[in-house]
Amino acid sequence: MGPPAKLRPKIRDFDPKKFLATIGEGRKVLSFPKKQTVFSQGDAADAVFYIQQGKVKLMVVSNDRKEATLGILSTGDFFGEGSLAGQALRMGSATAMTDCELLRIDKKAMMLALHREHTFSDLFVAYLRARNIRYEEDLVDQLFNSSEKRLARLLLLLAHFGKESEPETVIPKISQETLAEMIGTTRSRVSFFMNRFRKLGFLDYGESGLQVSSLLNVVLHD
Amino acid sequence: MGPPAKLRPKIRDFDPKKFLATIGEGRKVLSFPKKQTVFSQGDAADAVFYIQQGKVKLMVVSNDRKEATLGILSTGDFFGEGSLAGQALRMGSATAMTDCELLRIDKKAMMLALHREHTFSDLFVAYLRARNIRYEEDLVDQLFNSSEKRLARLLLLLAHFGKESEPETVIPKISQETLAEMIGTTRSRVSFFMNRFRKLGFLDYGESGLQVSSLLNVVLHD
DNA sequence: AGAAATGTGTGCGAAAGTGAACATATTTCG
DNA sequence: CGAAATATGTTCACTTTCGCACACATTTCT
Repeated sequence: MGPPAKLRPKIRDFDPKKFLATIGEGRKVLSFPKKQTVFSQGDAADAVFYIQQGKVKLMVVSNDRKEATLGILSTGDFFGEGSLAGQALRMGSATAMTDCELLRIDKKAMMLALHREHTFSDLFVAYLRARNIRYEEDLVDQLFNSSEKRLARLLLLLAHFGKESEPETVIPKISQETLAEMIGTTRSRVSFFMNRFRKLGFLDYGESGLQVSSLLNVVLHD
Repeated sequence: MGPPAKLRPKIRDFDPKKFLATIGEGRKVLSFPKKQTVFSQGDAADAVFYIQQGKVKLMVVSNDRKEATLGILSTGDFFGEGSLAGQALRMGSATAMTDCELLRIDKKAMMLALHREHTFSDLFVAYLRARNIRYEEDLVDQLFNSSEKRLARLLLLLAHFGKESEPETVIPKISQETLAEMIGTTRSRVSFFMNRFRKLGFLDYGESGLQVSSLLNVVLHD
């Protein structure tokens, strides 16, 4: 990538306790087993979710049945905020990728809390901005790069998922299908590039999952 | 498009007066002649801008010198909000497409106002959400659609630029080059599709600019 | 006006990406 | 354990898109 290419910012230092305190009623902790749907495209959008534990996949389906994955969110992320901006219906679906513990906040309660609590509002604004930046970068990525580079970038981002440290293990089990949906290409293409990366030593199909080498950056810079 | 395809939301009912009132110092009204740069990629990001009058184009340059246009904003829009989320440098550039009157707000003053004024904060959150939705849709569009469909969608969006009404005239003079940069393809491709649309009667190169027929929608729905 | 800079219409070979098919692996589960 | 369901590696004909080239039109400037 380049100037716009940065790791996706995240608001992980968001304090759930302070958060809980500001919301009086209208909140509820929910558990979702792996693979369960949190909400579906077309559902009424009357709540926001906050991930206390686990990973959630956001996706949309096109009219011709193709699927795209907009992102994989984890602990500390919000999703479903569309409801706050007047969206009456869900534009996409959300499913639990792992067992999850989610905080469900009614739209109304959320709006009230945002209006009432300065600190909370500040944090939420920061969160929205971070998401914005991420989308902006994803968009730039799509506009500029080939699918090979997009895959490389995605793998690098996933490798640093949550952590800031050295070459780390990618989330165990994200299917090539999902990867393909995230960068807008076909699975066969993903398979092809993954193997190329592996042959070049940028990737390692280890025991504990996929090891991403920071050498993969080479692919991005031509 | 489909479920995710909606017109880009906008916060036009945002009240500049209330806005001005909440920001004490740290704001300044600036005039920019057409084509002038407001800020460049790499500049220090220490302020947010609000468009009081005119149109502004946001763009980024890749390391291999290619350009992409992230959006065209107009009266009532904010830009440069990256500075609020800890971005020290501008990720892209902003240039005036028409003579503009912009309100420049220091990062610090903006943060204070957001923290202090509930109403302002609420409006800004709404604005950020709207932007988010737009980016999300653009991203979905890139992931799903061919360049022909992306062009059709863009033209339709531009046609409704600001208005909610009937088939309208597209902004006079947006070059094919810019259109190409917005949907991530080449100018020749844009030219090709534009003529195809025109032959099909979906487009009209009128006097006052480009007339977009709502018939263009059929291109989207296959 | 007339030169220079920009923008547009078109064609074409090369490159990238698609989509479907098929043969293995691997995982999930009764 | 094995059958069924999933996931992965690989091939290949077919499309789409890119990149570039060049002629012509329009706008901008001196």
